[in-house]
Amino acid sequence: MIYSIGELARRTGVKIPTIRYYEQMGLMEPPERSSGNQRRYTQHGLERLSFIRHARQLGLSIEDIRELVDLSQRPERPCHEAHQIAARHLENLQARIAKLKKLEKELKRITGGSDTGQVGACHVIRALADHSLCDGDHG
Amino acid sequence: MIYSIGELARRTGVKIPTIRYYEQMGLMEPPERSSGNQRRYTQHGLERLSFIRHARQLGLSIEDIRELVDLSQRPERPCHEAHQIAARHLENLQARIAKLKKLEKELKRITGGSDTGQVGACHVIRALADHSLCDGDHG
DNA sequence: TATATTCCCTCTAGTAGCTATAGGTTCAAG
DNA sequence: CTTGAACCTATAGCTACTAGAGGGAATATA
Repeated sequence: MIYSIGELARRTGVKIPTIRYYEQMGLMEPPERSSGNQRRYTQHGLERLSFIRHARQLGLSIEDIRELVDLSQRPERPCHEAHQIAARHLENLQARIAKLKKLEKELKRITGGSDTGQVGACHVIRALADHSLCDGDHG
Repeated sequence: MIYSIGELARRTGVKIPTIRYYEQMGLMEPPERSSGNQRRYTQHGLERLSFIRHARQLGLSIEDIRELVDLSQRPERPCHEAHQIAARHLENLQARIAKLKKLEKELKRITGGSDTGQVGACHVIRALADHSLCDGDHG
């Protein structure tokens, strides 16, 4: 099967300009072109794009994905590195979740006050103005 | 007290170019200048910057903060709007946390496999290539 | 074969929220 | 009065796209 860029977009849910962007960034390899210079992808291109999309959905950076793609093209290389990239990303993710949970806690506190009056005495605004009112260890 | 931009930066932990950026974005009001055109801030400027920093740490957008700043300058306005901004942000945050937790789960699964061999049979890479291997509802 | 519609091409610029650099001026201390 | 740190503006860069202009290519129908 041969796919146009639009077909690829439809099948993967990745938008057309994004596919071209991935090509520019070296994630997608430049495909063959039709006589009229339009991109023509094979099954291989479809699989590569699925890989990229999946990794992006998991929050991996373009740079990380480039590493993984390079690794996957050298099957003799040790798997260790791929594992490390994923593990490093998991750590980042867990740190981010922890931080967001702290923020959630403070926002809940801030929005929990009684705010029926005027801005002059607004709990939300006072809480933001005075960091000392909060638990203090975010950021 | 009068502060230079550097003093303000030191006291709030916000970098100098960032303070100027906030001025450009309309969050900080343009301060008085010295005879040699350098910014001179008052206590008011320091407080405003603390407010902004705190809100940014909570993940509020520049746009949201601009609204809050505008509100806080009109003490007769109802507090309701400020409350809504914070509440809306809390919802976003909770959605983000939920999503990241899903990703965490899948990344844990991916990195949990035995990956001592070569890339050719790497679990990490296979899992990324084949979305059908995962629980499927992320993204 | 003509035409209409849909698709595709490249290139440029815009988004958020900064950060970094270049090239020059001012302030404060000694 | 000189030195060195701090400051100024303006511009460009970062991530990961997205949108638009202005045009060519592919395809379906008449």
